[in-house]
Amino acid sequence: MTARRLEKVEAMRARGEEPYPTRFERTARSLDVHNEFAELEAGQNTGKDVAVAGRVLNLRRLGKLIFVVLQDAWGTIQLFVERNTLGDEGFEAFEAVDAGDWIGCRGEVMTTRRGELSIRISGFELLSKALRPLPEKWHGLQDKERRYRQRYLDLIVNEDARRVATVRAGVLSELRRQFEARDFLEVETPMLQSMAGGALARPFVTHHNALDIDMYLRIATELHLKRLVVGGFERVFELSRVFRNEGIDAIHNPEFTTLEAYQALADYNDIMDLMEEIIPAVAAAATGGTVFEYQGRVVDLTPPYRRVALLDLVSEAAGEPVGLDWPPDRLHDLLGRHGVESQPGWGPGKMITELFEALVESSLWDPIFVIDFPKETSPLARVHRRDPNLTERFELFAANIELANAFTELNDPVDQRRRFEQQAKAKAEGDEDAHPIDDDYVKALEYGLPPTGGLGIGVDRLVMLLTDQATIREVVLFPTMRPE
RNA sequence: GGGCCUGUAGCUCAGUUGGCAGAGCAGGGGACUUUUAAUCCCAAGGUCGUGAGUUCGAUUCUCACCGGGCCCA
Repeated sequence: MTARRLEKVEAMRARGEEPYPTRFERTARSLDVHNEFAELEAGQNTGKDVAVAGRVLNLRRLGKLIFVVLQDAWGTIQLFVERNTLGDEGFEAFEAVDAGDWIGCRGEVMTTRRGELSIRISGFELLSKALRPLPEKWHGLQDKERRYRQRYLDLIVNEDARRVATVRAGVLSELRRQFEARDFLEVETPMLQSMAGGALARPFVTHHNALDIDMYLRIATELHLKRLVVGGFERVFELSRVFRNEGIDAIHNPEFTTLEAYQALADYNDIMDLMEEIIPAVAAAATGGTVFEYQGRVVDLTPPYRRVALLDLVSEAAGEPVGLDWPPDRLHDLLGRHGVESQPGWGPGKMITELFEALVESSLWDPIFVIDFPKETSPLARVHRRDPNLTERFELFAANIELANAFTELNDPVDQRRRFEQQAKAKAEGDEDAHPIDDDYVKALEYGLPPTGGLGIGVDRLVMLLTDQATIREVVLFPTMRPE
């Protein structure tokens, strides 16, 4: 099939025609035509000429008449290709057009007998010859592997793929609008770092030749953003990609998008209030409202959201009041009873966090702020103002999805250094996810980080929720794949 | 990392209890000036993911490998 189309290209060149010209003067997009002539009845001629352009999706040839579905970025419009209008020469040239080709056409806006808005073309030119055939017109492209590897094909033939990518763009745009409206400054911090901090995760390692040092792709934007708050930018955010060298599954891609924001003089309660404003606004921009379906179940993101302590949720699920002051053996037994295998080196905080993930997370459908996480697993969060074993941290869940993680930031440099040292100890004992000691970050805190509330949103997961997709691969245009 | 499923025509999918490989769409030829997945007629289209094993014979059974999907850790 490719060979046959290559022959058409060569035949055109032999006639002195260019199968890949440089530009086309379009006067109307498909959407414009539909908007302007929405009310037109069947069998009308408007006398109005337009020039449209796009990809030929489908041709229905009826002898001296051809109906063509032309797709541009804003929709589709039907071409009415008539021998009488186009002339014998033009019509015969049109018969070389294949599904998949890009063409530009001029003609009169009209409606067919059945009322389909169309362009009766009086002239056309090939804009780009497609050498490969399109996937099946009715079922589209189903094979998931090819949909991900060749997303361009998915986008051509699967409307839902276009919808998800478009909604994603709307989510990014609305997030920016929301933070900018509150005087947050969008900044860019290093992706390539000599130390990967700000989260508990394994980084990708690379090498800088000129400096002859190993470098890491960032696993979070947190530490640099807080350095900027030290620098006096009281409200900053970064909406960008981070990288974690971990497995790939329905909710994990090695590169993913986060929005981190930091607000001076605020604590985690203020950040919860902020989330209750921003999440509904973004949902409304994406779905038209705050109530919608996710995987067959209704989600209602209308604020306010419940705010419940993690220990209370775990206690409720365990059927008894669980505390961080329990002896390790007792916690270990509790985990065992609930089928969680605890590992040596896990302290009470880690065990209770694991229990939360095993028993509670999957039941969190309505939006909820889970608050007050153990200090042990939150090395960058400020200790709770009323309980030295907890931190002022929350995670926002909805529809079983963790959407955000936030805390009152730890701004005491002495405490921060102590926490880093505890992490270093864990790392020495084999915890590969433990946080490295970042001396420069502690130094920055020593110059004074004001009281600050910080926030991280998992943008891919938010898009999954708002586009009703079950896997992250559906909301990332080019998900990470093993090379073919 | 473990379990299950999967890879057949350009695409979407059947199928072979182990014996010449099937359809629809796309593509080719023909008819058709009002289609909407157009319709009708004709012809063509295959290294059945790769490699080994069992067998008279493997696309089918077994194993390994290469991809992919789902679930679990």
